[in-house]
Amino acid sequence: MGFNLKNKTAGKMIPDPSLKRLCRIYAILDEYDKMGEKAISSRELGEKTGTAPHTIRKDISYLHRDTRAGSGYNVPVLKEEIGSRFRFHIERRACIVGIGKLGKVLMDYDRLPYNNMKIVAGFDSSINRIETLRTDIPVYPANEIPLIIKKEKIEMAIIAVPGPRAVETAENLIRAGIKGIINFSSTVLNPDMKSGVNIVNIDIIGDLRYLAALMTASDDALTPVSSSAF
Amino acid sequence: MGFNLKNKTAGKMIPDPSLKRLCRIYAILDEYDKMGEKAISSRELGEKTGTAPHTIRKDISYLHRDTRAGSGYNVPVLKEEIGSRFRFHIERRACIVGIGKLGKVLMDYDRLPYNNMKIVAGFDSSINRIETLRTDIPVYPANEIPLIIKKEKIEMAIIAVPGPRAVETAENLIRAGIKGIINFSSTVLNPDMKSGVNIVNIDIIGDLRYLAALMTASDDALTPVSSSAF
DNA sequence: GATCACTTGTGAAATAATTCACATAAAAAG
DNA sequence: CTTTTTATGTGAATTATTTCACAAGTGATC
Repeated sequence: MGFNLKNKTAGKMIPDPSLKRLCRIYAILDEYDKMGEKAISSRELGEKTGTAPHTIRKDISYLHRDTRAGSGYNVPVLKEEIGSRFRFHIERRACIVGIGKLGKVLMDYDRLPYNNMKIVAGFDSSINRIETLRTDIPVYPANEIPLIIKKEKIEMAIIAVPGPRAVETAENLIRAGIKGIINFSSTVLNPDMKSGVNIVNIDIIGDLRYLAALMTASDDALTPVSSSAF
Repeated sequence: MGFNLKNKTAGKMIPDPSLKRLCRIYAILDEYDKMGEKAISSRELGEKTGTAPHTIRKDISYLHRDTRAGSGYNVPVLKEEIGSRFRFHIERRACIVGIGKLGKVLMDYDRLPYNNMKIVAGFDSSINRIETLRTDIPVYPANEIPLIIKKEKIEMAIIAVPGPRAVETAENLIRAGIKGIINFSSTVLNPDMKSGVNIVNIDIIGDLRYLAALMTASDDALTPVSSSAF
């Protein structure tokens, strides 16, 4: 499946793998932009992302920009084009559910605000834990999720609860009107087609096991293989 | 690319997406096994992993097991078959490079030992930080990477250093003989074909941006899309 | 300005992955 | 014992993604 545009504004469809790569490309453009680099080629982008230059060009071609071919891409221009296409410049108000070790790390993670995610609330089911927390961001008991989500106009949630709590947490968030979820728990959440909520699962243990499986292949003198969890 | 078996023991090749899903399937089998469940169907596995049952069956078929069709999968048997195929039962000695906030969380993460990853060393470039750390696992200065990797027979590394340090860190680890890397830094590491080292990149910011891009599609009443970062 | 060494953009071809469809097997129900 | 329901396993068809090949544009050099 892909990024299927239904209105007539800009007709085509971006395949999912291309969309993911465009997000990576954006990060590299941002880096180059900060370094003051004015231009970058598909070859360089390919090296930085671990992708063939053909593929990079194809990905960028889905944006249907009008450029003069010949020299490389103009860094600030392309960055702005990707950014405005996917609205990377608008601030997304977010919350973190589950203020354990990982939740706490994410709460102070300065790259979230840098990427226009403003964490405005935390939630935890343990009252004891909330009382001992010292954070800049207010932390509420889990039963206040519906109230605070609405009051604070929160549209994204980061789930960092233990696996067995993930499904109920997600249902609760979706009922409260959340529009996007990033799930760090060990339980895979599959998006309910009817809800229209976008879910991205990050499965760290799964990725570790995937690495172990790849290494097994190498152990046996099988062909090792380029791979990325992204 | 896939999991290309070159010896003649068991001829076929497992596509990369199937391999990733098999790792997830293993986690679910483990969960069911602990709950005492004896059987599971492709439909149930599909629901738990967010995949169509067809796909689950196809994935499992790559293992070329001999089973009688008709009833579901035998949980402990299938778990053992996947586990021994990919050697999930052998202990992998691992280290963490970069003992910042995330590195520290991963160091005490009890699900790593549960999944047969034994963290036996940490490395950090800041001597000050090392002196103030109180951990059960020894932490060494980064310049001792080659020595300790060999002495402790470490085969996997978790990179949790800042983006700009990731490439040199990886090169250093690979020179020291590491066989697998899981990279949490913001810089994508692409596996050097000649080295034979397996690398899995976990790009949390990229995944967040990917979610934002999907949400943009929904904002516009475009078709939202099932997706997973795994 | 002409030539050379670059570059991008993109239909078309090739490859890869998913889904289908159905033969086959097991267990449950009648 | 026979029928019905519910499974798996897997070639074949379909769909999705990547790669190729090349036309066309750019800027540097002579």
